Amino acid sequence: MPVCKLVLLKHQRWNVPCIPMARKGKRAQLLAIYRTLYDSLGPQHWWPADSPFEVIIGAILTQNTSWNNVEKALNNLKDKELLDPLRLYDVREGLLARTIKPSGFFNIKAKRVKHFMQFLFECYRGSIEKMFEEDLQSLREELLTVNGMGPETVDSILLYAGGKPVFVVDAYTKRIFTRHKLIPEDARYGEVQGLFMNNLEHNVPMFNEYHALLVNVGKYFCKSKPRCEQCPLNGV
DNA sequence: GACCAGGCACATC
DNA sequence: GATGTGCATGGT
Repeated sequence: MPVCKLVLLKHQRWNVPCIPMARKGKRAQLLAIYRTLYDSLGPQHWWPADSPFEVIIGAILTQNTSWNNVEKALNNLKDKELLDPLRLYDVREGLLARTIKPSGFFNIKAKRVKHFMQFLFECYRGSIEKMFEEDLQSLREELLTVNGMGPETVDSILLYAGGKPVFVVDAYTKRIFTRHKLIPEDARYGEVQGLFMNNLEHNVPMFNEYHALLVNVGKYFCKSKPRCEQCPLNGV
């Protein structure tokens, strides 16, 4: 297929028209979207994990990867009894990489997990509880210095593992809110995050549900025109 | 068989 | 600072 056609198909896919929302304040729009999504899709029960530590490892493994593949990798870690701070701190990188293979990018992700474990043991003696006792902004900055931990991964860890009031922004969030004209197309992470954190109360359960609902919508309704037309956000 | 997924770091300009 | 590229498996 010629390159130009590929570009055109991608272009079409990303420009599936959504019905623009009526003009009202940003806070009111954000709340209206949240209410609509929650009413139509229900609670999402995020993050699917047995412990905060599992959330953290899952957050690293899910970078640019479908959750289905991450689950396989997490199960492999459980089978080998490696889903534990001390065991992951001690395990050799090669064995770790082979264990998390189904999650893709396994060599780079093994390095990233090891980087986090090194940080956890050097700064907090391997204790997730101690880590989350740290002041929120300081911890966020510290985590962002760890190689392999970008803003989305760090914020996912803070919200879903630590229960901290931080809004998680991902590609779906940008896509949906660009289409609804609430952010410019070239908005960067901090700008998108500010839309939520400057206009909504810092409510952890709501931030939890809101992000999860956006991922759900992005996954199932922004794929193609027929699905987009059934999106619960149309007409909000 | 192409495309995509719950990103990030690094090189280059 | 913006843009391009490598990282890689498994489902659709």
